[in-house]
Amino acid sequence: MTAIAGNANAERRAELLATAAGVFAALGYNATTVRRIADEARLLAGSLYYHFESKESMLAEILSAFLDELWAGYGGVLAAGLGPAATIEALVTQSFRQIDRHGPAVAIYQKESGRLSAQLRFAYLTDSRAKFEGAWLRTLERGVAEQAFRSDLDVRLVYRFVRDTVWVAASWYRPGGTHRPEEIARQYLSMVLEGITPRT
Amino acid sequence: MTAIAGNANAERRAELLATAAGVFAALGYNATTVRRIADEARLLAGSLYYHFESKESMLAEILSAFLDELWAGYGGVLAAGLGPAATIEALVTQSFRQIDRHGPAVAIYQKESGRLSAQLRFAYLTDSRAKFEGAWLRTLERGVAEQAFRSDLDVRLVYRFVRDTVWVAASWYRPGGTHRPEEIARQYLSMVLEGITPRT
Amino acid sequence: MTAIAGNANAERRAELLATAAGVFAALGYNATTVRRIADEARLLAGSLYYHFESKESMLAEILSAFLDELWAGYGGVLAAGLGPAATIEALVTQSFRQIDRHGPAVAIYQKESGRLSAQLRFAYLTDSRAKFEGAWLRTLERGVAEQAFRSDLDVRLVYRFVRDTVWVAASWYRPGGTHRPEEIARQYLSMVLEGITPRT
Amino acid sequence: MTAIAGNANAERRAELLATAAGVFAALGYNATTVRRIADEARLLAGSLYYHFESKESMLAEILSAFLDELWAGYGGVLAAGLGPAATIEALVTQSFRQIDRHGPAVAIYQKESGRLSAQLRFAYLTDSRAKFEGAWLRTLERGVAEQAFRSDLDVRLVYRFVRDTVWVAASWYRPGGTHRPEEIARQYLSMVLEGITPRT
DNA sequence: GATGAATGAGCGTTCATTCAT
DNA sequence: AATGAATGAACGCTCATTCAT
Repeated sequence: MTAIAGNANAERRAELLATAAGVFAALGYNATTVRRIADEARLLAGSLYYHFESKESMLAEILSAFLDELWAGYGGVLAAGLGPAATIEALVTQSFRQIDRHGPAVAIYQKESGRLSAQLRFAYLTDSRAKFEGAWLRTLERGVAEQAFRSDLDVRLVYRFVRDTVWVAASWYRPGGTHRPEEIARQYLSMVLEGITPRT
Repeated sequence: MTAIAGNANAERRAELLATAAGVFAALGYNATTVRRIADEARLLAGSLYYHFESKESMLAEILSAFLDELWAGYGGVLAAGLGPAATIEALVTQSFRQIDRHGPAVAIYQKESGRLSAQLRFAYLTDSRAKFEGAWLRTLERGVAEQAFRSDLDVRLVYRFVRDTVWVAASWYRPGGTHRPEEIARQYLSMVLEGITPRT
Repeated sequence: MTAIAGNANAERRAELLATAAGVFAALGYNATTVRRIADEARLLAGSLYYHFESKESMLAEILSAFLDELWAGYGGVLAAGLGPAATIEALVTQSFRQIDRHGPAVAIYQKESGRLSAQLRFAYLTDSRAKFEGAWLRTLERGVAEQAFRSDLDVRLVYRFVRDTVWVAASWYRPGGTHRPEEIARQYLSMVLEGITPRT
Repeated sequence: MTAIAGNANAERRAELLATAAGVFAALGYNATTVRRIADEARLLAGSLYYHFESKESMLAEILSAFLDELWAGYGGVLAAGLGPAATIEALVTQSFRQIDRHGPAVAIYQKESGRLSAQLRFAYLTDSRAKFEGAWLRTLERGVAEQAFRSDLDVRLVYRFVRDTVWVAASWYRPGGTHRPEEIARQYLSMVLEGITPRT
């Protein structure tokens, strides 16, 4: 197989995965039939199995591709040695960029990861979640220690609050809308950091 | 059928609906089989159809019962004529109480309402959402006008932010845990109103 | 569930298994569709799954029921302490009785056991084969030692020869034909023991 | 296409058929996928259709090639004008030679011919069987008339007995094992003709 | 001669639902 | 009120086959 053929192959897979991701996000994984994905991609259901092993393996590939990119971004942020507030700003901004680029994958992750992470094949979801939680909690705790953040709040509660607040945005965010992801990130951060009542 | 029999009937329905809600919340509506609900309720799948018309009608009843209670609470708050900040505090506290009492229903609502609201039979979900949005937006706008809230934030974004933040808590909240719903509401409100960086 | 209901259940299973065995024997396991079995049994394909876990579990049940009965018969023979020739006569007669009573199961066993015995779930096929081989070889060897059988023949070859000769009869034997199983056994035994050329 | 190309073509076909026969024999015709044959032959499934019309036509070609060779051998024996016992010895020896040379084809024939012979395209299987049965029955009857064989046995039963005994050996015979086909034939014949009990 | 991508029919199986008892 | 057996539609998937390249 030549490099060009290899690319053609990879491109077709990517195309089909994008279609599948869209349908999974819109209808939910379980409610999505393989025929529906095929309809959307303009081929027959059986033909998908030339490219993928199973419906589940499409899901797995969508989620792991998303998480790989996500962690590539997070890795850079965490390695940069920023202060707690700047780290959180950067992580949130990264997250909104991912929502912008991988909207369907994020939505799928939100809806399905709870159920999936019990399965061995999706163990990386649990790993990722743990890594994510660790990074956030360490950053928040450091921020409390350095008095960048309030000490009267339950850190785990803050973590959940910010985490959910960010990711759930995937359920309404549409790329190409009024706000660019960076602007949304800025407003979210402003709310989280400053609150919605004016500082006198 | 006598009133007493009617009550017994109503109680049995409620019991079965509670069971169903638990399973729907845990597994997702689509991934839940009617047989699984029946197993959990210790009867056979076919027997559920003596009590309910269909699987979907169980879902509908669970969601509308939840929304009825929710609006009973919200109605009192909105009719009380409180100021913007107090209104928001009361609404959020109400919401956490609903999560505490109707956890499964809230979780189902979160996961499924997006898909369901397209169906005629679930039109009340869309209505409720619109009413909810209206109440919040009016309150926030009044707050901005009265300078109780910052004017430099996009009000619709704030609305989504607070809405998501509250409801998504249903996905991790477990009744009987460390924090009572009122305490969680207090911390959430403190974050939303004051932010997580200290006010000097 | 009452004993009667239990029996009704067991009877229905047995009926359906008999139907399935007939189709498996006629078409081969792989070439048999579950719809074909259902047609023959006058119900819909899906309904079979109320009674059985899978197509394969029908096969497993057919084969193990057959082997259980077979070994019940063989057990009696081997425990009877007969001489080598009488033991072989009794085993062969038993085998033809099984062919008479469980014709389809025997035919299925012949055609499919080779492939199936590689699967863990069908390990009992291998066990049974080994037990069968052991019993035959011991009997033949004892016969040679006691000069009831010729010593110039390869015992393993004789074993295969007789084994195959008996079981393969399932492929043409039809219950209710001209010959009763005992008569066929008698003629087979006469050939194997005496040969087809006259003893002067 | 030149004669040389034609030969190359024929050789490739023969190669592919040998591969296919091996897989058919090992897994059964129905359980064999065209892709599995292609894997074994190191090309892609679709490419087989350059050489053959269909999976079934491969099977047909394997079986008819086998039967052609078989009858070439049998024809010589039957035309030689031997006595009944010598004829049977020669036929059995021929059969074991075929098993040695065309093991997979014989095994396929054993397992599949019953089902196939109902199809028009495989009518030659029925013809061959009839021819085979005729030759054997005539030989046996002549033998009984000439007192070379016992007259107290059912001739059709003897026919089935010897036929099955011989062909079923294909299911365990492996070329290159301890016994050469002629030695196996000798022992088989000795059993069939003389029996396994010693002649005093 | 062979590949890669697709087709389309059919398979084993699941599951919401029905209904006589 | 509940059971047990069945229905029928749909699902994920397999596979022989086709065909442009």
